[in-house]
Amino acid sequence: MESTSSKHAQRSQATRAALVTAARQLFAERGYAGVGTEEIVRAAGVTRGALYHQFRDKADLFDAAVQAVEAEVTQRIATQVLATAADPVQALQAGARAFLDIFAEPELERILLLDAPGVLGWQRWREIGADHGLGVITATLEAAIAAGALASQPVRPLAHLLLGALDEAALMVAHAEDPEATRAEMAAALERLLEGLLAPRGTETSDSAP
Amino acid sequence: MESTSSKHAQRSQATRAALVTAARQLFAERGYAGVGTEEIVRAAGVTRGALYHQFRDKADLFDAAVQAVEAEVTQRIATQVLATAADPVQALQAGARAFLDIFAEPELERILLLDAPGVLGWQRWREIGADHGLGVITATLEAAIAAGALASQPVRPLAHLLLGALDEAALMVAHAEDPEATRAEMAAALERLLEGLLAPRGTETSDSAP
DNA sequence: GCAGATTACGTGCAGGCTGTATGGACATCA
DNA sequence: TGATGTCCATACAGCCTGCACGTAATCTGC
Repeated sequence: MESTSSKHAQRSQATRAALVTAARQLFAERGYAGVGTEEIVRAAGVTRGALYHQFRDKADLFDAAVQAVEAEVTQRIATQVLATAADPVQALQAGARAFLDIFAEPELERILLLDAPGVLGWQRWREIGADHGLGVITATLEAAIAAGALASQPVRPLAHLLLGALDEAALMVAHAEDPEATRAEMAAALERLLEGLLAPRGTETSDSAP
Repeated sequence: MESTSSKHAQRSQATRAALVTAARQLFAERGYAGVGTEEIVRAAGVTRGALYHQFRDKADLFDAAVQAVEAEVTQRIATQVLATAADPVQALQAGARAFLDIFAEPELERILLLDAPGVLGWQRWREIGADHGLGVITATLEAAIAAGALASQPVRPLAHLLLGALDEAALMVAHAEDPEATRAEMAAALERLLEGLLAPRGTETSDSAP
């Protein structure tokens, strides 16, 4: 019985979806503090009563919007990378480039990189990311280690470092006067960083027991 | 003396300082949105009238607080690094460790890394950082290139990537269940990242212990 | 050293925004 | 069919920010 959708549940889900869609749009355009709940519900075609019935508070709605955007971004990156992923190393390089491409839209940057940490807190922010962007990076790094392209090492710390670098790179591109040139610059710098990391230093660590 | 400091200017500076000090403390403790102007002026021993005379709005006061904290952090890192800086490479490594040490205080993390980007916007945030943390990294990287320890390349992109990685590392340490262990983990990962970057390709890297 | 101008600050007010309490409409179930 | 719970609309209270206006202290020109 996939989705028992009683009429109540159906209606609930519809208004939830309408609210999240409207919130996504508006928060992305003008930031969390820049848009009030009244405007959101008007755009969604419901009232504030519905909002506070479906969500604990404004931040809870923002949380749902962030999840939706994260999921879509990860989806887009994954497909874009899978198209050119021969081996884990190329996947990392392609992933970095796709990341910069996608965050060219300044709306994503606003909601995911600028407001989310402050509104949701870092813990919750990365908790959401763990199911999406951070998870993809971690998996790819593990694949690279398994393939012998990367020295065996703890992947979680490295994944976070790379994600931090990627976030900053995306923000630079998004705010650059010449986004095209900056994107190329950042991609080159990222490539150098990854190359230094991936270069097997004389020894091929084939495998190690976990 | 050089500063004629009329009584007006003197008094202005005093209230400004009192406001910035109080704001720093409170914003660091409970975040930008979590503390109102009334509480700040009470802690500073002035009234809201004084605040809005000295600063354009609440965000402007926050800006001043961020500047103060940034300056102090950079100062602390600089002295801590200069104590052990033999060459640019060691300066980078020492700087990274000092960064993690100092951001162990969760209050710095709150005001500088979580709230600042959202409240001030990324442009203004990095504009402040350019005079402090980002500037130090850039200078050190240029020194490393001049010393031949790093391949000649654009430093600004690389400096941003490293700062992004450092910020994320600091946030991880600040929120870890076991900060000591996490700090060691992140320091190790950062060291690997820097080593791969600094190793000039072509010269055999003298062995590094597995 | 005094009158007017400027600076620094105190206070009351209006507008907006969030969260909650209350009531009604509709679906589900006995 | 009546009872009950879900979903939602609306009115209200509280808080907070920014501004207008008033006041006292300081500076300037004579």
